[in-house]
Amino acid sequence: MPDVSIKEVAKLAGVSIATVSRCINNPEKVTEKTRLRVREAIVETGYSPNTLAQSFRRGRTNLIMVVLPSIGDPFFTAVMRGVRTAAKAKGYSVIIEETQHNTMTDDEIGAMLVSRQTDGIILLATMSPFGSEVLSAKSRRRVPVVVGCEKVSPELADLPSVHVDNVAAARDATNYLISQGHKRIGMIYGQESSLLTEDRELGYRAAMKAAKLPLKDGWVVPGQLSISGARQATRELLKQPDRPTAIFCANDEMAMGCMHEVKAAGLGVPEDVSVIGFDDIRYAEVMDPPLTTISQPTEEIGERVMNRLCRRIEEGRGDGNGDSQIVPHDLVVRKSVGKPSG
Amino acid sequence: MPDVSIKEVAKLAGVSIATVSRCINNPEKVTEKTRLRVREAIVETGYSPNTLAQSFRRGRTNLIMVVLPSIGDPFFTAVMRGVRTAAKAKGYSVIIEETQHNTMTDDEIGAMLVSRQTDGIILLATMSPFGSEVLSAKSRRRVPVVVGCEKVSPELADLPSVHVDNVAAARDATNYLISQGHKRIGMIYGQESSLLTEDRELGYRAAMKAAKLPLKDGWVVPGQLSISGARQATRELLKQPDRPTAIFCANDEMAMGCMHEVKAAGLGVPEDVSVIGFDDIRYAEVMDPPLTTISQPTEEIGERVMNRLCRRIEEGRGDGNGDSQIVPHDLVVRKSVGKPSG
DNA sequence: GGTCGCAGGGTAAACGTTTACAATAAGGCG
DNA sequence: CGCCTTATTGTAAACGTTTACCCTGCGACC
Repeated sequence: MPDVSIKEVAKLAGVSIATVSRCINNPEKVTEKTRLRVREAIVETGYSPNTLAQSFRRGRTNLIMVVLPSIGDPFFTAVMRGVRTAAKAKGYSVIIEETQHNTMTDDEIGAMLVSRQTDGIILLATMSPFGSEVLSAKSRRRVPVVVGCEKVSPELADLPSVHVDNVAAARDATNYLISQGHKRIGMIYGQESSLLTEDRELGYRAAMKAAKLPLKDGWVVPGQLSISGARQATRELLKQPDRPTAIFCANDEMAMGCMHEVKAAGLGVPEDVSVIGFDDIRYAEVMDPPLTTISQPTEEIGERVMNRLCRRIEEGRGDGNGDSQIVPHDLVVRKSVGKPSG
Repeated sequence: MPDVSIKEVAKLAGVSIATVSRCINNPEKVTEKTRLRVREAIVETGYSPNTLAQSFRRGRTNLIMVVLPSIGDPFFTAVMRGVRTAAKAKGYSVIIEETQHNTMTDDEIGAMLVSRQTDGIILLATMSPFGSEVLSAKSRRRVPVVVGCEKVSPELADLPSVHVDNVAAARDATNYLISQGHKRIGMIYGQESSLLTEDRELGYRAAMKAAKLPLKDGWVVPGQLSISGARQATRELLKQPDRPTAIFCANDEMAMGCMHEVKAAGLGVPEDVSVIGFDDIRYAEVMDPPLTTISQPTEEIGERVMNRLCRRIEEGRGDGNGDSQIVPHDLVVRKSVGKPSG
């Protein structure tokens, strides 16, 4: 039974192909009687519509693409769960592209966007070259884009977005450390080119400044958003003459590496060094000690971002006024933060 | 510039659309002179081929689908990295579907497969109802399928696959525990319906039997492949009158939950209870203590599985003799296993 | 110089749908 | 009983490519 098309069904049912098509897409426009006859023919032939032809004809693929920094990050996979849920509900499939290490060239991304392979795009990561150059160009007029999880580069500021208030959340985290009596507070942020954690650094700096605490250069170091990067960063931090009594990590993944390295140096968490993370990934509570962190409503972000995209697609508009929705964050206190020892 | 098609290019270049098409796909069949003229017209109009039309015409989407139990699992995301690498090299995009909690009905999967939305399928998870019913039916004749990471249900035994020897690996893990002097060894496996960890349980049982060690019912419990499931399972295990001095977890994710719960019970790892995992996810080495586990060549599995699929697609064959490739596993010894205390 | 071969390029069909429009049948009302 | 409306179905065009086939013209060989 190689490849039965609508024609076979029509022939078997004794109707025209138009009627078959209508039976599938607008059943109410067809008589009960013929509908049954067609249904029968469909099952008998084992017909199912050729999605390629449908996509072609309708001009849409029901495919959306989400761009994120790393598929490995449990935070993003949690967001993705929300995206998928919403996507499935609306009949979309999801393609994931990761920008990891800038592996995608602008050309690749551009090609992906311009050729109408996907109906829309969700940006959970906006590397600067990516954002500005390609997206702001012609592509955006064709494909609806919405942004999630983070602030966007200024060029994309008019895109709709859904995210927590990263500045405020980072301030909350830092203030919590301060409230516990810490004065020497270090931070491990992401990487130079990434916007992901920039706001978190801003919030940290703001809180430190507001509390009139010192901000030494050696106290804020990049951790590449990875475990190994964070381990390296932690070693740097501990090497400082006045080493911090507390470390704010821009995400939990790095906090895992950080805590490991603190303990490897023979220091106790939180007795000697307190650690606080960001994201509340599912491993946070089984760490030793359980990680104090900022939680984000991951699934909600995913769903909302997807729903906004859907609305965009239905409106058929590529760009527009980009109001951003702020979702609430939450400080979850566990055991990795204590009073400073000295 | 809404939607420039091949026609505009042809007109501008003063040639027929066939020539334009040839310039793109078979440049050698066209004169240098016209080729240049067409190239010029292409950039001038900003033309790029409509992928939908191409897919439709050529009958292929350059999309492959991979089915896995959970996108959240770092092990699978590591495999995915290999898959993507290979896929990108061959010009494919990847759609991920997760079977998590059996959310996909057979109908959904069947629909996905039958409608030729994808050129091929990689199964990293074969839920039993999924495998047998849908795949073995007509679908398999149309879409090439290859299996990765695990054994497959008997009905699918003729599909090609790439995986470690799970039985042998589990035997190695168990034997390592035995070699350290453990006699009461528990196991946390996956879930009833999943084949993923079945072989690992088999290997465990085989090793225990070979060493003539007792196998109590209460010593092998399901952990749902999740942290919370493993925590629950660990509590069960510790409740046993003769509680195990060592626990073999069918994956690292569960080992994390297990270790946490052991410590929460006031016991030491490995002093009181040794823990060994499976997969060697990237968190294994920063756990406290660092996790002894079995490592799999994740990227290699991903790449090989993708390459096999490509070969299948090129041959245009849906099924065939399914020889399985075994890739090597490795015991990586860290700190979570010690000698039994009492 | 004529015929043959061949390269370059044009014409048009085909892929499987959807859908605007036409046609036909049926039914209601004057 | 005939005409008009409406409900249902059929006809055919269209979507943007790719490609089999044909045509034209040019060069080469006899």
